[in-house]
Order: sequence, then C-alpha cells, then structure tokens
Amino acid sequence: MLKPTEAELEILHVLWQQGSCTVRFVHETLHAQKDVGYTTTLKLMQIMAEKGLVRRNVESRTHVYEAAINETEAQGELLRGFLHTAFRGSAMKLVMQALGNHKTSREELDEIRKFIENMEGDNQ
Amino acid sequence: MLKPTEAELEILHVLWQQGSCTVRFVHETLHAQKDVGYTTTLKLMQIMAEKGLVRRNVESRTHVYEAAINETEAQGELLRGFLHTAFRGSAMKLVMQALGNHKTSREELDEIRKFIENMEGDNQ
DNA sequence: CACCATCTACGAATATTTTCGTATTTCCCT
DNA sequence: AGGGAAATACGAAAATATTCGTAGATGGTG
Repeated sequence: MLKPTEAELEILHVLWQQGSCTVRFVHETLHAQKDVGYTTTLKLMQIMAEKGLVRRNVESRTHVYEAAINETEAQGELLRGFLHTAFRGSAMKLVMQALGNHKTSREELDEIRKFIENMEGDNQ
Repeated sequence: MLKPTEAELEILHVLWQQGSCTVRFVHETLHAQKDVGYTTTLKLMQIMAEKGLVRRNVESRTHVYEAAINETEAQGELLRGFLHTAFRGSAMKLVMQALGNHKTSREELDEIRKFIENMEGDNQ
C-alpha cells in the first residue's frame, strides 16, 4: 500500500468520516479549515484514484469517491513509519510522550490501562 | 522551532546518540544503512545549521556539529504534528495502535502501566 | 616544497508534493 | 434550443526536499 502524503491524508479523513462523497463535498470540508482551490482538491483525488488510495464511481457526471484503504490499517502503517523515523522504533518512548504531553481524560487512561492489563494477562 | 525533514531527522538521530561529530562520522553512519553521497550529507548539515537545527564549531578545518534541539522536545513536536495529521488528534487511538501492533516487552508494558497509574493518582 | 587526500562552499539538477489555470463537457433552467 | 453553473481532464507552475558535481582551500606526508 502506497503511503498517502499529508494532503492526501486530509482527504482520506473526510472520506473515512463521511463514507462516500463528491469532490465538491470534500472540497467544502477542507475549505472550511484551509484556503484551497477546488481544482486542487479535484486533482489530488484523481491522483489518489490512480494510486489506489480511493475508488471512484463515474456513473454519474459527478463522480463519487470512497476510501480504498482501511482507516485503522492505514494509521498502523503510518505509525510504523513514524515510529521508526521519529523514535527510532521505541514504541514505549512514543507512548509515554503521547500520554504525557496530550491531555487524556481519566476515562481514556482507564481504558488504556485495562488494555495493557489485558495484554499482560494474555502474555503470561 | 522548525520541523526537521525526514533526512534531517536521520542526521539528528546520529547527533543525539553521539553528541558532537564531524560530517564524516555522520556520513559514515548513514552510509552504513543507506546509499548516499558525502556531499549530500554535508549539504544537509549546512542547511540544518542555517535553520538552527544544529550548531557547528568551525574553529578547526573539520567542522564539528552538535544538535541544537533537544531530542525529547523535538519528538514531542513531531508527535503533536503526526497525531494531528494521522489520528486527527486522538492520542488514545494512537497509543492503542502503538501498543497493539508493535511488540512491547512485559517490562515495558509494566512501566507504561505504572506511568498511567501515577498520572491517574495525581489527577484525583 | 609539491602532491594528494580531505574538507567546505555553492549552485544546480532531480524528485516529490501541492497548487491552480484553462479547456472542454454536461446538465439544468428559462 | 441557448446560456450559464458546475463538473472533469490535463498540463504546467510553484514550493519543498534531496542529491550531487565541481571548484577551491587546507593540511599532512614523502
């Protein structure tokens, strides 16, 4: 699976959240946060279709796109790369930083702790 | 602080690990893993000096470089960006993926669990 | 002292990613 | 049917990142 670029990821997030959408919809969504032209979004989505990152339905004049890669899997791939380039592979260091620097709610911490306890249980 | 590129990060990792070194040393280290020319490494390090990512001592003919940014801080910055672009800010999701997909030893899991328990303790 | 290995400086080629202008087609509304 | 809004296709500019060739300086060694 080809690694999506940063701009492509923004588009994928819209598709993951919305399911299928038109270029127009994706563009409106991005445009709400960022100043970008319509044809820029269109071009990116066309490139993504070539790369196999998205699928498109061209039956109607207005094409309908959907993500061709799974969100969790893609994030896993990205994480693997990032872990390597930024943390030289130390998952523990990354996790500690993530927990330490970003506000995580009590509930989320609980959930993570249970997750770990569960892993430790399996492991014995 | 300017965000280092991927190639720059590789150099920073050498500097973080080694302390001060020459271009030659950094190059040899990178070259062991990757086919890259000496002047490429040199040029990158010169650019990094301009950007303020590294400091260099030019007293002797052979310049000596050291990282100008702290490893943990830099990783924190990178993580913030990555968390946003890849996980839309969900630290929990990232942590779960990191723990789930990458082999983490029993000892490391313990350490993380204690870290969380400690955070939860403070929080009450 | 002259040569050679090694260093830095610098500009430019290449590759990658992002942006957008323009042309053309299609559909809808009057 | 005619005109305009909205869509896609396409190429190329712009921005960013990476690579390296070449020139010139410097220092050690025979």
